[in-house]
Amino acid sequence: MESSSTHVIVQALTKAIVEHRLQPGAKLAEQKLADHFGVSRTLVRQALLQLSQHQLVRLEPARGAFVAAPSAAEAKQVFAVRRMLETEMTRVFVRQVTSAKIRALKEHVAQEKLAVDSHDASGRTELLGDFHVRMAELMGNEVLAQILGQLISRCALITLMYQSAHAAEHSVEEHAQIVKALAARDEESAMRLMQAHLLHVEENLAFDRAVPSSDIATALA
Amino acid sequence: MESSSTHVIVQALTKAIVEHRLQPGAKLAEQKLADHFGVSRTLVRQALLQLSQHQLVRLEPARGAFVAAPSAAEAKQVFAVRRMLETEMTRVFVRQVTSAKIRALKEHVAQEKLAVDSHDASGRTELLGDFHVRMAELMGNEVLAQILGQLISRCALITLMYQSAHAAEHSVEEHAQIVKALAARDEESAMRLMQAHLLHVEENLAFDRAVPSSDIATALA
DNA sequence: GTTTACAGAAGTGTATACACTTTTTGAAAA
DNA sequence: TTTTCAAAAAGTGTATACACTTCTGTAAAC
Repeated sequence: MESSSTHVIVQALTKAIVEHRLQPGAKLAEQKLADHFGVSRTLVRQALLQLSQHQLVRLEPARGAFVAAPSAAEAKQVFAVRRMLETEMTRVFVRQVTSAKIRALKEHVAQEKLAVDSHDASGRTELLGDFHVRMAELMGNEVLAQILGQLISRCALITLMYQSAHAAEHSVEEHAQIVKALAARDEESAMRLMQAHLLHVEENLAFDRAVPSSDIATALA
Repeated sequence: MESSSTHVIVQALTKAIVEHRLQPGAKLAEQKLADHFGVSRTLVRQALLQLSQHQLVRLEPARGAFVAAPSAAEAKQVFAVRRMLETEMTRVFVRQVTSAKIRALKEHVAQEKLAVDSHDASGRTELLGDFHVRMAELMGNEVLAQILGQLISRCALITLMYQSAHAAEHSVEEHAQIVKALAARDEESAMRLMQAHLLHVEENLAFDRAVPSSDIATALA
């Protein structure tokens, strides 16, 4: 099992959703996607099923697939889980940190700076999220990396939905501070900085803002 | 989308795998499952795809689906993630604990005692895992509950694969102690007990033991 | 002018068909 | 007896067919 075509479709749709080229609530018609990717509906349905498990797509019985539009409540829950998971991840990271790992993270932060300077909105969001996944990967825990990766995809969607102005430069700076604490093997500081960072990201979301959505019920609620 | 038949199949297979009625490595032939559930291969494939995302089933291209046989390394990663997540979950739980929540947990522990006393092996494993999911649910964080639920399904499979004798009574006792600390709003103790509990569960697994497996390659490795 | 009813179009849900791959089987060769 | 090879069987991967549901637009009823 496991066709590679399906994986291509999942990746393409994930990227499009996370980069906001597909608006939350947008209809994902099977035949249209099938035509676009040059496959049958069978493979498109497989891809949509996977994406629904990742919570990037919502399936409605007999009505079809739509780009997910996470509620403020859901967004807060996702961030709460990230804080729980990543605070402790940071602790464990410090206890097994090496200079090579620090180098890798510093390099990543440098890339983030570039993206912010070049005003590349979607690339920026992606890189900012990848910092956290990168940490997990460097720890050699694939299970952690995979779970965190999915949480962060959801966060990318959330961030772009509820994004208030600024915040990107701020995040890069905070990442840099976290790396500094990790390099110093300062467990307490690193954990505190990570927790504060995640709180800042969440605080900067405008949950009360009108959410652009194709879904009338949501838009008028 | 999202047929209810598929969900029934996923649930039935999950239960069978987690309860070890289907051995790790066992072949899951599509047509046989389709006949058994009285549906076409289409729905069975949907279910298998979902289960592979939950890491309870492994898909091999052109060869089919097999019950997952997590390696010792993977098992350790899963436990590491659980420790990270649940330690902090415990902290947050204490900060929002109510008497109703304590009551619910106490009731659950009582059920665990019953299952242990009646020597119901699979029901026991299920209840012991559910304690942790129950905590997440009581916190009102569905995202957390869902993620933890999947981690714990994987753990059930792992536990039954690498299970060394005893341990069940021990876990019930530790759960009871955790609840006591939660009730006392003793954050530090609760977290320490939870962490210790998860370490104990992991320590009691016999990772060096020969793993019974239908898969020849794995069995001879 | 607004609402209701209904026919057609479009779209989803499941089964089935068929090509292609892997596994099994059995007979010939070593 | 063991190995090798090929044909048959079984099984997976993808496309397609068709039933059934939802959506859309138009015309009749109020």
